[in-house]
Amino acid sequence: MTSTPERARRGAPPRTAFLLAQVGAEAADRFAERVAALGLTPREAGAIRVLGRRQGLSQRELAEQLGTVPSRLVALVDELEAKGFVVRERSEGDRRNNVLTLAPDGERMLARLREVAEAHQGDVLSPLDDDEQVALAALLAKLAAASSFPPDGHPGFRR
Amino acid sequence: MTSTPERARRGAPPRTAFLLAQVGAEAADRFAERVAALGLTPREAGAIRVLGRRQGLSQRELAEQLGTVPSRLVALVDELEAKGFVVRERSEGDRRNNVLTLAPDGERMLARLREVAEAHQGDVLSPLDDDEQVALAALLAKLAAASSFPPDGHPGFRR
DNA sequence: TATTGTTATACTCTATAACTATA
DNA sequence: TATAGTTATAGAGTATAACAATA
Repeated sequence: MTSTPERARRGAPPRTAFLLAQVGAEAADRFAERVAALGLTPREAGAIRVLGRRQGLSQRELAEQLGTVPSRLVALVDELEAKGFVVRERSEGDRRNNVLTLAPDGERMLARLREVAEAHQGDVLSPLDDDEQVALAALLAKLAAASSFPPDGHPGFRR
Repeated sequence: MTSTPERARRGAPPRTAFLLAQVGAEAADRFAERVAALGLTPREAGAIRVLGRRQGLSQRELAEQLGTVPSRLVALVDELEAKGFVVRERSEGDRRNNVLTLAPDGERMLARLREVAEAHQGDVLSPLDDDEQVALAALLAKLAAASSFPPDGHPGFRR
């Protein structure tokens, strides 16, 4: 009877889930560093990203997209407005709502964020050759599809 | 001249590094939930894990292993001692040092943590078949080898 | 009455640096 | 004087709930 090493023969080795969290956190940290060099917190970067894709969101809607609570958005939008990246206006239709849009400087910052994200990815994945990178992307996509999290929520945008 | 989609043909698709951080954070969150069900914070779980492997550490050494600062360990060890998982004694050789060891309950908790980690991994990797799990493990190991972080530091042990 | 944004409050974490006791 | 552990303090970040304006 083969008893002891039976389970070890199939599936991933023991610490794989741990490694996944560790490598993911490391990637998030390094992205945060790059973003900080642009004078942004990860959360601010996330807000700009979301607004770049869906202009005119209310604060409530943006909070939902970012996976945070509306009251936390006040200071965040204050900051982004002060830096000239975001415009906050009262909605004409429903004057309780704020309409959030990217200012021209915000559009420019979004473009730089895209460059930074690309450089960051090249850096993070550089230990892998092209085939391995494609394989990793496919595996992660499969895991992400099974898991349900907010589209632009968690990762490096938490701190 | 093929100009535009040239870069897209090799390497990972655009949001792979982002996905890595996202999936990794999700895994860490789910592990934290399981650990909380045992009445532990991720940090406490990390401390028990480290002490299980290297008994007799001083608080300074444990702090280094966990990637934190010594002053933060005081409350952590207080808590683990109160729960009966860790024993804190003055060192005979150098009476400035504390010698940290796992109490019997700590050993039992460590065994439960190992079970929880195994169940967690099975859960996290369940969307993948066995071959895919092995492939992912290899890719992550390659990334981890290239990156340098503390052995038991970061991942879910931050909060 | 319900909802949006805002503010206020209290609470948790954390870092930093004093402090003590040993060496 | 230097080091391990501890304690104190102050700061950042957060959640929660109260609040004002609008619907």
